[in-house]
Amino acid sequence: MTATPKPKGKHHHGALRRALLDAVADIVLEAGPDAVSLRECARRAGVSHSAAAPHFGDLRGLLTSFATEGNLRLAHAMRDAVATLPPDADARTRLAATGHGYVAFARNNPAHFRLMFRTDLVNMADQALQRAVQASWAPLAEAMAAHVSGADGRALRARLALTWAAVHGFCALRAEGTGGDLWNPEDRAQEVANDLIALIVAACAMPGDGG
Amino acid sequence: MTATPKPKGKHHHGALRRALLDAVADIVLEAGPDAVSLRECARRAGVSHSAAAPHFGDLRGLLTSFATEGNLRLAHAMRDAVATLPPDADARTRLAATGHGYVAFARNNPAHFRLMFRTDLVNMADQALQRAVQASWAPLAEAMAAHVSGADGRALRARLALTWAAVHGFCALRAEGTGGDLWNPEDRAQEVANDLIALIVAACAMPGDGG
DNA sequence: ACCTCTATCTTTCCAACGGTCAGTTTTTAG
DNA sequence: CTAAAAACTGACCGTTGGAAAGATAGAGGT
Repeated sequence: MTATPKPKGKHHHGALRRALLDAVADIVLEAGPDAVSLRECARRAGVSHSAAAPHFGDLRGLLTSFATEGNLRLAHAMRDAVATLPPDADARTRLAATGHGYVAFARNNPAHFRLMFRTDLVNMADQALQRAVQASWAPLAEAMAAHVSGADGRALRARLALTWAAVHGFCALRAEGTGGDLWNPEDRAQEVANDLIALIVAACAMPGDGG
Repeated sequence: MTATPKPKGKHHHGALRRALLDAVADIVLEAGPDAVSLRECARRAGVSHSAAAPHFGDLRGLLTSFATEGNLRLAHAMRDAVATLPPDADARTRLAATGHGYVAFARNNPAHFRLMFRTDLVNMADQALQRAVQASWAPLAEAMAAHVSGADGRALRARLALTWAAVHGFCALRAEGTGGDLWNPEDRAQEVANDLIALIVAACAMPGDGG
C-alpha cells in the first residue's frame, strides 16, 4: 500500500520515475505531445516498455503525472513572480506579476505547457492532478479578487475569465506556433506580452461590465 | 446532412470525401481529436481503410482538410455576425460582433474548433490551409483596425493580440472542459462571453498601452 | 464497337503502438 | 535466513498508419 517512491537504489535504475518524466518532456519538445509513446520513453530510459506500469500504470497515468508536475510548476512560477515584488506592492502590480509568471512558465516549460491542457491525453479525474490544477488557479484568483475587491460576482467572473483566457490564449497560440508574425520574433513576443498584461490589468480596473 | 450535392456516381460511394470528413467530426465529438483513426473513419464510411489515400493522402491530410474547412467556417461565422448588423453600425459594434461570431463558431462547430489548432495533427504547411487561416484572421484584423484606427503599430498589435488571445483562450479552455464552474453551465458561459467581449472592446478603446 | 488511360477502391503486408500476463530479479521486512 | 513485495523483463494480443500491388469503373480517342 505504501507507494514509497524513495530515491533509494532500486533495481537497475533507481530513478526511473524521473527519467520517464524527463523523456516525456524531451519527446514533446522534439515531436509534439502526440509523439509521446510508452515504448519511446522506456527506450530513452533504458528499460523495457512495461517498466513504467508499476510507477504510472499506463501511458495516460504517465502523462497525467507529467501534467500534474506542470500545474505545480505553474503555480510556483506565479507565486514566485509576486514574491520578487516589494512587500508593499499594490494589487494591480501583483496581478500583473501573476500574469507575467504565467507567461514565463509557458516559455520556460513549453513541454509541460503543451501537455497540461490536453484533456484527451490526461486523466482529469486524477486526484493529484485536480489538486495541482486547483493550486494553479489560486494565485490568479487571489490576485484578481484583491485587484477588484469591490466588484460583484458577475463582474469578478468576467474579469477572471478575461485574464485567464487572454493569458492562456496567448501562451497557447504561441506554443502551438500559430499567430504568424504577431508575436514573433522572441523580443516582439515579450513586448506583446507586456502590453497585453497592461491592457488586461487596466481593463479589469474599469468600472462597469462594459455594456 | 447527406444531401449528396455531387451525385457523380463514381465507383461505389460517390461522396467519399464528404463522408470521411463527417466521420472525422463525429469521432471528434464522441471521443476527442486523438481518437480519430483512418480505419474508424473508413469503417463509418463503409470503405476500406486505404480508400482515403486518393482523396487526402494520409491521416494528416484528412485532418488538414478538416481543419481547412473549419477555418473557412470560422471566417464565414465572423463575417456573418457583422453582416446581420445594420449597415451604419459603428466600429465598436462590428468588433464585438466579430468576437461573438468567433464564439458562436466554436460553439456550433466544436469538432472543427478542437482540431483546427492542433498543429501536431495538422499539416500547417499545406497551402489551402494557410489560405484558410489567413481568411480567418482577416475579419478580426479588419474590425480591430477600424476600431482603433488612430493607434500606432505597437498599440494595434497589442490590441489584436489581446482580442485574439482572449477569445481563443476562452473557446479553447471551454472546449477542453477546463475552467470548472467559471463558464458552466451554458447560460453562464454566454453571460461570461458577453462580458468578456464587452471588456475587450472597451479595453481596446483605451488611450495608452496601459503603462 | 474496341482499347487505353487514369482515378478510385480493395487486399495484403509490415512496423510500431498500448496493455496484459507469467515469470524473473532485486529489495525489503520479519 | 527466509518470505513477501516490489521492480522489471519478455512474450503475446489486438489495433493502428502506411506502402504496395491488384482490381474495377468511367472517360476519351480511334
